[in-house]
Amino acid sequence: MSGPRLNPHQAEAVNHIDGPLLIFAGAGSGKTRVITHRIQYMLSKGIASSCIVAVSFTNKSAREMKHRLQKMVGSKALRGMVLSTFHALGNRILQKEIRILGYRDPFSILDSDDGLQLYASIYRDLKLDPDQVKEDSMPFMVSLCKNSNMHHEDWANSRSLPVSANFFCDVFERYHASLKSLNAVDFDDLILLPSRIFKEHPEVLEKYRRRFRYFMIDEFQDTNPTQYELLLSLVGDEKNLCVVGDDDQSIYGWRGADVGIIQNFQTDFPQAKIVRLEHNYRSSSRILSAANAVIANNSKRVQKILRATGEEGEQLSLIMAEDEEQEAMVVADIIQNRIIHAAQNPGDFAILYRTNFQSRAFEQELRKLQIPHHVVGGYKFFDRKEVKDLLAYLRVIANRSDEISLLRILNRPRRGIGEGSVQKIGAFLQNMAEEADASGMRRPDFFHALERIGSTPGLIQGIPAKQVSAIYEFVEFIEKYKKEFSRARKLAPVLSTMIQELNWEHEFMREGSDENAVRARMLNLSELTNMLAFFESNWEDSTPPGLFDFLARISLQASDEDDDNPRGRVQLLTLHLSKGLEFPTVFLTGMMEGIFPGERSISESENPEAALEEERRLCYVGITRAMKKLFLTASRTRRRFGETEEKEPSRFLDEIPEELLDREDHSVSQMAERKKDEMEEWLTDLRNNLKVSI
DNA sequence: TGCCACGCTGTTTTT
DNA sequence: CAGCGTGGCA
Ligand SMILES: Nc1ncnc2c1ncn2[C@@H]1O[C@H](COP(=O)(O)OP(=O)(O)OP(=O)(O)O)[C@@H](O)[C@H]1O
Repeated sequence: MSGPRLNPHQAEAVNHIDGPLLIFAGAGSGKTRVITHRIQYMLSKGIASSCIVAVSFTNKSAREMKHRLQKMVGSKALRGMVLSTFHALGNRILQKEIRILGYRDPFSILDSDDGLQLYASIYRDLKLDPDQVKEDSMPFMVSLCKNSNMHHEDWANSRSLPVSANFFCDVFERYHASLKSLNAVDFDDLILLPSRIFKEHPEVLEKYRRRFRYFMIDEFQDTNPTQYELLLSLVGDEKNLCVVGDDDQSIYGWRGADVGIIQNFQTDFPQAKIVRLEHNYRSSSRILSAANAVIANNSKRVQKILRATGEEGEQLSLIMAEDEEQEAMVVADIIQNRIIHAAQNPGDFAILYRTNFQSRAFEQELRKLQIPHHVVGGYKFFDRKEVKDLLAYLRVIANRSDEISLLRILNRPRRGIGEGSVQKIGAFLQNMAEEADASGMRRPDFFHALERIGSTPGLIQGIPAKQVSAIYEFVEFIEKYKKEFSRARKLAPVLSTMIQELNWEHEFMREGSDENAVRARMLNLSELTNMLAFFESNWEDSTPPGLFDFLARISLQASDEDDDNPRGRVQLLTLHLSKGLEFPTVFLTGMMEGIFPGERSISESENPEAALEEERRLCYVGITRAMKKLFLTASRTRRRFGETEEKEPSRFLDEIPEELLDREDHSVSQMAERKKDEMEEWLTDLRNNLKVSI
């Protein structure tokens, strides 16, 4: 077979397609290459693409895998293959099968913000302060629980929680009842519910087992027990399961990933073939030595060999700056220099950091020097209010039981249905619900109440005729666009008309934004329309996409238009998102205690030792992204909430052997030091001279 | 209903 | 510090 080489161990793994297979190896040893070649090999053996499932953990790495494969076999050969994240796979199954659990068809996927709202309303029902939700870290715990594949009562009783086990279970149950009544699921349900369906309805599972025959999981060290359960049920007795991973790169323990799953794979599958890859093909030997030295400080590791194959390469550079702004300036300068003088492309650089907000300074400086760049993930487009509002419209149109979205848009743009009216409608709904319960009918939801009130003027006193007609018009509006969207051949033009009809522009002006802001916000709305158009034109399925498909795509954060030309831009991303990727030149930034390792990840962990080791693995991941050149940068101070804080250099820097490092200090205090040194030198010279002359 | 001013809050990491 | 939301006032 043509294409790039494989070493004998890789080839062995590629050719082993039946039965369980574990590829256990360090960073940059060609694990992902095995997966892509294995798929290529399977296709060449006549295995249908629709039988193959290749799963990864982040959208970025799933996309990367897809790109590599497209280059090898072309897009056409990949048709029907599942090449996605676990969550996207779960969503795909749920989309077809969720009815069996008593949900209605287009369900909503709640994002974490909506989830918070839901908890808040539960707390209000319990006569508790809704602000307490976050303090109790309820969403986080519930998620952790759902990722553990344990019954929630057992889970709650098996650990110490910030709240009592009873209270946790109460909220847990109410939360899920609410979700169900909204006809909505949360992220974890995308994994959990398919698993439940398979357990309760073997005939459905059978269908999927016949369809999916070969499984490959990249970054398997980050699997959580619930995902593993889903995987095990799908894999069935054929056990054509290939998992690939590296315990040293397990960085999602905090959200329930269990590295024990990969460590015990051999126990679960005694007949598994094990392949170890011991050559690193990615990084220069200096970079690899640094990585190995850092990770050697961890205690809980599985023995593993990783030898360099590349050149010794440049020294690593350690750069100290005064503050984050200067840190960013130095980085941007270096990039500019290397683009101009070393003929490197912007896309050859990655700037990695621990937390999203750190991207800000770098964005600013790169913009100043007009260096094309792209921030991966982070808070952005979909968090904007106007975008959320518009999406809420689409959600209600797709799933009118989505009360959270409904309440969001009921009075946006303003139609005179304020808080007071909502209360009254709520009370009315309560009555309707009791009647329905008494007569054994389906429980009405908020939208039903609106329909009733809107079509029967005078039904409730206290809601004046003007508001009744506003409610009527709102209901009509939703129904009209529901029809339009389901009838239209293309969705994007409908959305465009809808935006116009809602007259957002007027609303934005009323909200007091100046002309530029209004234009920017309108632009965001049309950007969403563009995304929808793009989404439609890239749709590969035979049945055309519906609103639901678009919404699901957005919820999964998997929109793929943001990587339109990643090659031409400097990539800014968190260390977590960098896993599985590689770049010729990498900047590991913010290397200060408190930032990295992150203060809270350790202080808020129930096992600080383990948390620190996870941070260190994150550092190992960061270092091993670099192929040719690694810069480590830090600053002496950092502004936080307007205050300047002093920061110590990260302990991870001390773990890198000194002889691999070139140090460069740009900080003011260092400059001052140097000046002082020079002054003293000058003084002693002067004294000596004086002595001589005397 | 509309405008401004004050004051509060925010920084893990992802799907 | 900055961005947002609330609330007071006209
Ligand atoms: N046999 C080989 N010969 C030469 N280069 C190889 C070989 N196998 C892989 N590579 C190259 O090495 C680099 C790392 O490979 P790959 O991304 O598959 O590693 P990985 O083990 O998945 O890394 P990570 O654990 O960091 O995700 C890639 O640039 C790949 O093209």
